[in-house]
Amino acid sequence: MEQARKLQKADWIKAGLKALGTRGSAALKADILARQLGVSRGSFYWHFADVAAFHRAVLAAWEEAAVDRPYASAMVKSSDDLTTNLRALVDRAFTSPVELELAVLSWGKTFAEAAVAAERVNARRFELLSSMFTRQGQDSKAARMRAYLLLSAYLGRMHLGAVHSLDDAERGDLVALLTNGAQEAGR
Amino acid sequence: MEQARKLQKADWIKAGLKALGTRGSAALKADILARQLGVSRGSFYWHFADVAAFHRAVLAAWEEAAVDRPYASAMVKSSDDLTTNLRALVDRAFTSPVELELAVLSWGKTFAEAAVAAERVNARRFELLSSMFTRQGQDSKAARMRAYLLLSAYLGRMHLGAVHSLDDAERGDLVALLTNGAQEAGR
DNA sequence: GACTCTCCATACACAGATGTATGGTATTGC
DNA sequence: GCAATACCATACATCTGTGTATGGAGAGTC
Repeated sequence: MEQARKLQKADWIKAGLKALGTRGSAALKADILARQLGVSRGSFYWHFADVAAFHRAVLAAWEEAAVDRPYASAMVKSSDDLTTNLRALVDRAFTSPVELELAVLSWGKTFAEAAVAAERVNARRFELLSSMFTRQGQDSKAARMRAYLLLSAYLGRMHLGAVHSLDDAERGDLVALLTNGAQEAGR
Repeated sequence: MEQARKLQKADWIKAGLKALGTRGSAALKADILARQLGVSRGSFYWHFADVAAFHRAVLAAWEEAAVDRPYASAMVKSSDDLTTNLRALVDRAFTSPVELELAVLSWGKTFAEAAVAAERVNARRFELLSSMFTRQGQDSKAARMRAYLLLSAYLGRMHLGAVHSLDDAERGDLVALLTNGAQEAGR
């Protein structure tokens, strides 16, 4: 009975995130999205004061989805071995979409709040990974270098996806490479 | 006597590359660049048939500067030790600007030729780094994983520059980490 | 010193996108 | 069953950017 349900704010944001991932921040226009959703811009300007407000809403939705959700689940099962936890985190990260990262990063060139949000997201990821490596036995300097490296490898997917992508065995080698030199006695 | 020299095609392309790096591909408009250069759009349309032609020219200039120049100089001095060569390449790469990478990659969302060029550039970099690691003694699989990792670390600068950047010591640790396990007997 | 070639300004028509004003329809609460 | 609320269409003014047409200034050539 609700086959042609009216749109809500969340529907516009969802469409915005989709457009952001596939066509970049230039696609976040009321005109384009309205046609895409099959409505007029009257709907857009009912839900949002202007495009800037819409942009802020889309950005906030991205930030929530980019960090809070996946990394919260990563913290839960910090059980026994940190290496296996890291391996699980890497497997999950390397098999999930990454297009939005690029769009938000480059969005920062024309929308300052996007640059701030992207930096905040990556800072949180960096601190989390650094602490994992220190708890694993690395000293602070080595842990930060490895966190940088692992996070870069994750983000590198959007640059190198078409050139080379790490398969399951390579991801295992990667984790082994990053966790060696600090737990010879622990194995 | 040539204080107010007239513009040439190369001047527009140079301004285009600068705008691309600082404000993204959205800044590559005849209107904006003309105001920025202190001339009218009449000049633009004398040098270029349309904006698409200008975009292609800017992209070609980027590709030439991104690969042909730095990597050609890297191949020249492939002298004795590959580890020291790699270290020199890493030092040079990690102390040169990287903003254009992001701009070109995200440009690919709205300009297909940019995506093709970016992939071609990264493919060439990847093959070059892979061959360096294989010549250093790594097997093919490990070499490709390390090439992916190193290239990602380079590209990661534009994402993580504000969060963390690798100093001289960390770059040394990075090269050591990537080249170990294959030359214990060689040292 | 006319001629050509290079570079640029101005003016126009047009397309795409924003924001506002106003009215309309459908649904929900009472 | 009616009024309020939520959602959307239409029309208008405005702004930004494109592309074209036309003419003009300046330097070099013969």
